[in-house]
Amino acid sequence: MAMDAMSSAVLQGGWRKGPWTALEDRLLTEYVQQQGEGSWNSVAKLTGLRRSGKSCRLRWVNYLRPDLKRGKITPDEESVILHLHAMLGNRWSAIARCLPGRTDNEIKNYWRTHFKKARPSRRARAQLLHQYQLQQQQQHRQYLHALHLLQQQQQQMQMQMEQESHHHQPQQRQVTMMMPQQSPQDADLQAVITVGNMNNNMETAECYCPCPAESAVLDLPLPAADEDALWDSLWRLVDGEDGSSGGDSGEC
DNA sequence: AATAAAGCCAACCGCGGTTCG
DNA sequence: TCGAACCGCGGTTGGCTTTAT
Repeated sequence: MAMDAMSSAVLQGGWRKGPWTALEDRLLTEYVQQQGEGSWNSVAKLTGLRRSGKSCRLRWVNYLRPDLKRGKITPDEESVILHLHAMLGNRWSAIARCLPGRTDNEIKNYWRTHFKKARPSRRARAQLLHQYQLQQQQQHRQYLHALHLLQQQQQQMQMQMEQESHHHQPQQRQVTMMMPQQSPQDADLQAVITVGNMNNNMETAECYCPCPAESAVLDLPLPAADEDALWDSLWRLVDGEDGSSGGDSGEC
């Protein structure tokens, strides 16, 4: 901020408010170095800083923390944000935990300015939802296929055992089934986890990149007249499905 | 060059959950 | 068990900067 922070900060209820000064930053940093994070309400007592504990915590978490990553959000990080937001909704802290060095405030601001109102965000989100649904369907088909194979295998074994029983004494056999590892529900969960781990799997993320220059996938040849209606319906679908705050733990 | 609009980001606010005496 | 204090989260605001007209 170009404004003089000292003059713009105001006192309210004994607490200073408004932009932080370099001196205040230094005091808070020294406090955390000595006392560690937490006990924010004791910052004022121990340092003389006339800031509320809440304000101190916010300043530290969003600005002073040494592990913060400075600079613009990268395309990879953008993809992660899109994916996780599609799954978790506005759970910014959960999303931030998956992006080391980024704060919930930073991600929240980024999402709001880049995707909240712009059509590409809807497109990206609807695209993601569509992709996720396809993935679910595919995994369900795989599950059914595995089930079918299992039944065939059992039939073959039964026939084989019947044939052998005509020639040999019945033997103790260990039958190893090729049981599917996942139920459809487990597969769904795994899909979420897989997408949630996009930090290590960026090759699929670019499919959802909302940047027109980088994502030909998103430039679908839609009739202009129908596009609004299409996106409205997709958006209703998305909002209806997750209520914009769906998801479970939010942990990666 | 002037001005309006949009973009961007730091900071505040209110609420709910947790901890502690 | 209960209430106060503390903490963290998401939503919102205000103001500076950049871009478009």
